[in-house]
Parts: sequence; C-alpha cells; structure tokens
Amino acid sequence: MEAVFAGNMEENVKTNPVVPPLEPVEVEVIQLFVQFARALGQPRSIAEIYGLLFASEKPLAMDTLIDRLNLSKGSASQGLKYLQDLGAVRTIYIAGDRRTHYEAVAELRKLAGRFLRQQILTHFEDTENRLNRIAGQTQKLSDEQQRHIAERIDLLRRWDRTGRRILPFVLKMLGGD
Amino acid sequence: MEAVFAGNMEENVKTNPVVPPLEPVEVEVIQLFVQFARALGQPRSIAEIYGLLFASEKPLAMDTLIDRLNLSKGSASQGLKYLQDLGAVRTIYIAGDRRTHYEAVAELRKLAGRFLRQQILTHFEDTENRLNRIAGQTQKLSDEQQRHIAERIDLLRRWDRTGRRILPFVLKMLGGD
DNA sequence: TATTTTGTTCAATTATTATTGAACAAAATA
DNA sequence: TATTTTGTTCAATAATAATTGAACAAAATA
Repeated sequence: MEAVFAGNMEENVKTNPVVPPLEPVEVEVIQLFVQFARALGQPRSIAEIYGLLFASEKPLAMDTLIDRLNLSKGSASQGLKYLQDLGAVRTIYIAGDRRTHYEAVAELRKLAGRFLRQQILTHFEDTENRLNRIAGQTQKLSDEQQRHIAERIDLLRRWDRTGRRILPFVLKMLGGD
Repeated sequence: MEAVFAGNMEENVKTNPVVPPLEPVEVEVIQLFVQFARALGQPRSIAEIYGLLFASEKPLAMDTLIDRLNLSKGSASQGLKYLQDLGAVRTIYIAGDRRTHYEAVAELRKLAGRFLRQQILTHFEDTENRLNRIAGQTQKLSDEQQRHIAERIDLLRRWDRTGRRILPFVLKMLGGD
C-alpha cells in the first residue's frame, strides 16, 4: 500500500486527503434525489449513489463512491447492482484502470419507465387472476352480499384496465428528456 | 357487560362468537389491497382496514374492524384517521348507534388523485426553489464542472416541468370510475 | 506462486417504521 | 353522580428494512 502523501495538511483532518469531500452543490443535488427517493420509498444510500453520479461530470468507480459518500462496500455494491438492473446507471470502461466505472443514465423516459414497470406493472399482472379467483368464492354469502361483491369485482376490473391504459400514456408524455 | 351467549359452540373456540370471522372472499379482497399498498409503501394495517370496508356492503364501526381484523385500538383509530384525511373513507351516521361508521370511498379519481397529490406533488413543490439555490453555489468548481452542473440543473428543471404536466393528465384519464 | 486489487455475498447489526396497549377524555346512559 | 361507551394519544415494543463488515472469490500484478 502506498504511503499517504503529505500535502493538504490544513483540511481533511480525519478523512483520506486523496478523496475530495463533497462540494456544497453536490450535497444539494444528492439531497434532492434523497428526498425524492424517500417519497418513492427507495433507500437513501441508493439515492445518494445516483445523486453523486448525476452531479459528476465523469464516471466514478465504486471506491470513489464509498469514500466520498461514506458508504460501506456492501451498500455500494448492492446499490450499484440495483441501479444497474433498473437501468439508472451504466458501466463505462476506462482504459488503464481495471475498476468498473459508472455513470448516471439521465433519460427520464428510461428511468421513470423502468421504475413504473418494476414497481407498479408487476402488481397489475396477477390482478386479473386474483379477481377471477375471488369471483369464484362467493357461495357462502347472502344474495345481497354476493351482488355487492360482484359489483366490487367489476369495479376493480375497471380500475385495473384504467391503470393499464394510463401507463403507456405516461411513458409517451415523458418523451425525450 | 353482557354475558356471551351459548350458541355456535362448535366453531369460534377462541374468538368472540358475536364477531363473524373473515370470509374467504373478504380475505382475498383484503390481500389484494395489502399487496398493492405494499407496492406503494403503505402500512399493512391501513390496507386491511380499507380492504374490509371496500368488501363490506354496509358501513362498519371501529369495533368491528378491530375484532374482525385483530387490530389494536390504536392502529384502528390512526388508520381510520389517515384514510379519512386521504379521503379514502367517509363517515356515515347510523340512527340509534352512537359509534361512528365508516365506508370506503370507491372512486378511483378521488383516491388516486389525492394519493398522488399527497405523495408526489408535495415534493415537486419546493424543487424549483432548491434548483435555484443549487444554481447559485457553483463558484468553487472548475469551469468544466460548472458547465456540467448547469446542464444538469437545466435537465432537472425540464423533468420537473414534465412531471407537473403529467399529473393533471393522469387525473383526467382516471375519469369517472 | 504469492500478493494486491476489485468486487460480491450474506449473516449480524443498526435504524426506521408500524403496532400495541395503557392512560386519558368526552359524551351518553344508568 | 357514577358508570359505560366510544374514541384519541403517545411512549414502549415489535416487526421490517437498510446498512455494515467480514469472509470469500476471481483476476491482475509482482
């Protein structure tokens, strides 16, 4: 391991001086993604990773994310995997460096599209089966209740169809950003 | 307190025999809402309450929800409050019964509309301020980085505007279900 | 071949969120 | 007035989710 060299003595008392601390701008951008992720129920660490990559001009390696965001190896590795599966991050090859580098995919349509699919569409998928199954379990109920449940199931079927119709529309509106 | 009466000896060994256990249909409907709520990051107990009210033909009092769903008083009270604030549940007055009764609001536009507003729109609100603040913090950066951050901020502004445009559109598509 | 670099995996820990239930209050009833 | 019913609040607890870090592996380098 190489000795840490002796410049930069004033600042960076506790942190490795080779790694520049986050700039105020970077902090702000990250915060923006963190609070948005919160609204969507996504973990903070993932938003931090995406945020820093989004703010960064050049692709970053996992090390850098770990050092600058104070993440554990585990979080960084898992977070990057998650973002990559989601298509929110892509890997970049950099000659002469064997570390994988990552950059943020900043196309809203791709991002939001995949997120909606993963988060919502999945759950629409088996709704139809479920509803059919429910429809076949009303024997024990009174006639009045059977009628009511039948109405409810119809309603849920309409909701399901409406939801499915909306998604592609939203995708189209996300356009080419 | 009234003595529990002596019919229904076979079943209901442990549970209060006055309270009918959940029918299979009810269980299924509740499960549907529970798994959807999960996708949206909402607590299970709230989905259970809404689910049972949705399946029920007549309005239910808090007691009934507590007994049939095995909830604590606290959960029931808080859950109903949350649902009422969201507009997902309305109160019904029933003559000769001083308990408040609740029924599910089953209009998709109201439900989804309020949920989206509460969950998403709130977070769009201060984005503009945030972005302006960020834009005024780029002094310390290199020219190249400043240019890049400026581009990113522009992009975020476009995303913000796109998001705002989409919401009313979605609401319109939710139509009159 | 031995060592270092780069990264993954997953059990253990920590942090966060949901749920409970006891204490309390307000209104109705005895 | 005393008691019961109906409901709220909130500190304590339980359940869930996120994060850590140690153990491991594969590939590059010495």
